[in-house]
Amino acid sequence: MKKYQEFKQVDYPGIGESVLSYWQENKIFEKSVENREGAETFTFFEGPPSANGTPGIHHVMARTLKDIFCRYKTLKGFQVKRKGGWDTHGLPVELQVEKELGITKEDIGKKITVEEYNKKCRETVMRFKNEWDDLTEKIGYWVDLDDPYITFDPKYIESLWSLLKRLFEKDLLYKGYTIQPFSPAAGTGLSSHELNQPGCYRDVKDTSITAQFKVKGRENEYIIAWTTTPWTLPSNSALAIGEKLDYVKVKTFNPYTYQEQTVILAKARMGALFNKKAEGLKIEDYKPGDKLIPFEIVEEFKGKDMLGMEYEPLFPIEGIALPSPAFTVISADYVTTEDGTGIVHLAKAFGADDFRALVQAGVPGVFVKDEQGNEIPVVDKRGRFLPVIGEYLQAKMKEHEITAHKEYGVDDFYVKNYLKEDENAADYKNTDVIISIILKNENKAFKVEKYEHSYPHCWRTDMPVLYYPLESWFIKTTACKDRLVELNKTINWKPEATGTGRFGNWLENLVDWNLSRSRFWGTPLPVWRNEDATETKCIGSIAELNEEIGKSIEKGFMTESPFKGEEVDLHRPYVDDVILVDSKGQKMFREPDLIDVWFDSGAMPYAQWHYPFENEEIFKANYPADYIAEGVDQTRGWFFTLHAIAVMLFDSVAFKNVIANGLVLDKNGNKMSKRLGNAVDPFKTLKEYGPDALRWYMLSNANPWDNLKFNLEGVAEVQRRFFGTLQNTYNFFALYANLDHFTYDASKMVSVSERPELDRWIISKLQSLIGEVENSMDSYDATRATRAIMNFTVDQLSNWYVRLARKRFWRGDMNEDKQAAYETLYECLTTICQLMSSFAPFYADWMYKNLTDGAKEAGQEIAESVHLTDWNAADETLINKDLETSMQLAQDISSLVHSLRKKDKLKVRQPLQKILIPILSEKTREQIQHVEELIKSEVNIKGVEYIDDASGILVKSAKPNFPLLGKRFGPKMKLVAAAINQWGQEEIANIERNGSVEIDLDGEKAALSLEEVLITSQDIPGWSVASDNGITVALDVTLTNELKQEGIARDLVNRIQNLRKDMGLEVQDKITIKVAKLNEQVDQALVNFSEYIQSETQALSLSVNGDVAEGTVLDMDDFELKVKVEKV
RNA sequence: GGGCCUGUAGCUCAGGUGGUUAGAGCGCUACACUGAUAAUGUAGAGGUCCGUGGUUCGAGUCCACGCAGGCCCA
Repeated sequence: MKKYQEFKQVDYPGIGESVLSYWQENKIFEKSVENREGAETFTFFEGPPSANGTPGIHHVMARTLKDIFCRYKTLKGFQVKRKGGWDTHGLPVELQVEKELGITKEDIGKKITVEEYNKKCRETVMRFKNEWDDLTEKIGYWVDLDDPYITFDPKYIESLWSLLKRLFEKDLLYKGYTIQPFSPAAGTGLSSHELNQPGCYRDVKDTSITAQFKVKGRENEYIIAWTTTPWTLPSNSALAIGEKLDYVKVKTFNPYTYQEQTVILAKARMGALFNKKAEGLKIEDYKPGDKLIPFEIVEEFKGKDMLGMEYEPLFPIEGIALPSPAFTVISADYVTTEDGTGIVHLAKAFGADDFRALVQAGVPGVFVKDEQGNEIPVVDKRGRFLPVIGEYLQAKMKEHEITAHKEYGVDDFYVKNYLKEDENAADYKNTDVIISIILKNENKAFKVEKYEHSYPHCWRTDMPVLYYPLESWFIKTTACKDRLVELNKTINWKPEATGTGRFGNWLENLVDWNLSRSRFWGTPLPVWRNEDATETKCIGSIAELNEEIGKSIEKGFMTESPFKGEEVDLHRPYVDDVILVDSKGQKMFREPDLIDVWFDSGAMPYAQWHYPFENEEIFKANYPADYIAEGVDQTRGWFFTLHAIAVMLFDSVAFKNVIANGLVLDKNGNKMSKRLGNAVDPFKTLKEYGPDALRWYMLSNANPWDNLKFNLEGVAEVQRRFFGTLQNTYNFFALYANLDHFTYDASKMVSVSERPELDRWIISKLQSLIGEVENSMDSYDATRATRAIMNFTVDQLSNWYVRLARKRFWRGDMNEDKQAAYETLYECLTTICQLMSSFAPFYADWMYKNLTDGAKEAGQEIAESVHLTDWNAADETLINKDLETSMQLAQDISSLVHSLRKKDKLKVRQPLQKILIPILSEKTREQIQHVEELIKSEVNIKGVEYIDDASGILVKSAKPNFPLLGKRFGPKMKLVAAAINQWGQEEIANIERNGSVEIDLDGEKAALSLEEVLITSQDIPGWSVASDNGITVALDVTLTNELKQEGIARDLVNRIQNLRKDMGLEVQDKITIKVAKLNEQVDQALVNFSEYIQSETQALSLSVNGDVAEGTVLDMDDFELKVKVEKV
């Protein structure tokens, strides 16, 4: 029986399948974890995917990336537990359910109960779990699928509640408001998802105003600011400028009142706000009513000079007067000079940017107090001004004698046309128009015009959306900002820029985490409040909830707890039915919000173990994570929520190393989408190429954090080039190892120091490779690791070692040299198996088994799988850099000789006398001499001659060593370079002899040392040379008769080998050769090299004057030869 | 609109701290090898380093402003 299986063709997908079932049958994954019991842990956190859609090719990328470091660390001796997980809550699930049921959110509670709805969500969310599990297994992602954490699990939710309670107790959970899209017509907030529906943004024509804000304490001086929502002007409480922008003060006239005035605006906006034709007109010449209004810059300054400037409100309304620092100029980074005036009007209640800028500047917004004393905006939820504004507008209409299509009452000032009035009606005037007229009359408007812009609309009502303050529960992340930033700096981000840039900037500009979601399927906020909101309870466990319910039952608010027994469901609607009791015996109701699903996943380090209720030991041993990986789109998602919860509650990072991987695009760089049909089906790809080439391609083609342009041809190339070459190398080994009955036995091997140079070289390279893979993987750089393995396998092992060592495998019987060759190749192959096992787990294990089965049968102890082995660290003592350099020289020199041969059309089969190599140092000579034999046989030459100074024919040239000299001479570098370039042989000899030389730089003397110039050999007079990498080679192309004859002999051998092959002879079959006489040179060649020809072709005899009737005519390029070959 | 990433040969990608002939693989062309053979090797052609300015003796590399593509957030 053969010890090493030989393969004609390799079925890569088949390897994937058979190895997978081997792993399953023998529980290899489980063993790889159990084996390391008691060892140091390496902790990995799984970012939970959602199983409500089928997995795509990008999931192969993400999951491979997660897998490889866990496998690597396992080999290195760590115990790596990997708990799988599922993300189950959230809007996409709800939308899918609604789509399938043909309902909308409004139907929930009407056509369908919340109970039924959530039941449907629960069913839907795990719909594709089987596909996911299938893919996970097929790509070899080792993760515990049998006991995953699931975010809808009551235990999971209970952990979340306990975390929320801890936040609450630290006073980090509060109710506030945030500016969100809101549809007054539908009476509901809109998610960004809803706002991104096609058709939501529509071009509409609105009245826009450039308003004039009078500068306090100055006569006729105004700051002007533009808005497309005039109805927000009564809520103005500050103006924003860009600190670095240029502003001007311009003397001009108001176009509506003709008053002389100065206005302040960004210099860059002058062209848009003043008529060019008025340029040069004199202020004095202006007469009221003139179409062209003169203007004149009277002052220029930077935005930051305006900071703190105060102005008078446009709408001096009692009851909304504000304390300072309202009505001042502040700065905001988003101010530009692309439109408007370069000065932005801010209304805290109606713009998210406005809100943020004002909060940062500590400026209050315009609000009024309701009956409870709460601050409310001046526009109500139906989209109309409160009476306090209505009265003012009504009075102003009377004052300015403004008529409209109807009589306006104090409650009639809707900010948009929510009453669906006919806008074409006679004298139709909406609130914006009325405001414009008032401002025009009061010298508060610089420009009023219709402006067409894109504005969001509610997808249900088709009416315009308002940005409006809505109540929400927040986590006060801003309170911990400094610590969040500080601890982030300890995290190793791949790529670094995502940590410092994208994530770091995000932390720097942190706002409080809005936790609320007004939805149905998700983790309920465990907060109960009494009706006047004077008492708040945050529940931290089921037990606590039951205890509180007990009090409620006592009080008679409830009859029994819905959370008894085994089957507990903490979702809506059950929690909504819970009424608790406050300290005064009043009812408390749950705040109806659900929490952000990102809190679900960010809490997984704790909730996956049901901490703090269970598993404290496991939790502590596995926290924080050593490594996590997800897409870069998770930066503000999972990466943030993990970090935030960890820092705020545990004063720790949640993860130490993180890879944020990029997107998988199609081969043209477009986003993949099922709709466009350019999405790649992972299952189909696996079936065609198998998992290993797919994984390898994804890792080696580009850094994972760059986007990957996924191209199946690339997978095929990896398969052909890397796996194919490796497989060929294995096949070569197996073929001869079987013939020679070779079995690797560590106890009986030839020690490395006894092995030939070539073996010691590849072993040195192998050790270097191990070190490189180790370094790369320790710094989470898989691309570098895979490329290093590929380079070694293809370029070093296959294309150099095997090619040069080939003869050792087929010559003669087993001897020490042969054994060394087998052992060396075997060691290389098994080591590659281990090195590649993290990336190509199936193939590596398959080949490992093919290689080791023989030894196992022979009774040696061999691991069941390469994944259960211990890492073979690099043996530094086997690394011989000198030897590696020597071999590099051999490769370079051979390449140069090939190049020369080609130039002179001399095929390699034609032996040549010698090459000449100029030698600049003894060291180089020694290094080349080491590999001289190898070069000679590789390029078929008889000898190598070295030319040194003594030869007298070596021509050298000198070049400046720029990095060294540049630092020293700087601007004079050009002179120095010119001086050195002029040097002849004498100067070079001079500096070589003395170690330094003095040069003249425009009269200044300067001494150059030897290492500051680079000396190379230029050429050899009269010879055809080639050079590269500082090595020059000359080839002696003289063909002596002797060489010609040998060439003929070699040609004949070649032709006879072909004949043998055509005749179907086996390697060991013997033949006789008869050749017809041709001419003296050829005949002589055959006679002289008869022995050589016979031994090469396994011929028992060679007669030059034989009977060649029925012989074959051989084409010998330059002549023809008739021969007859017969099997003995 | 803001933050971040990417842009180098037909394609996919390398090119520490700036240093003078910008590299590799694939593809292409030619040749060689024929005892790894449905393999393999060698050589050759192929470049506006996205653009424009700047810093510097010297820029693919540093700076500024753009352009194109992408991600996230508004």
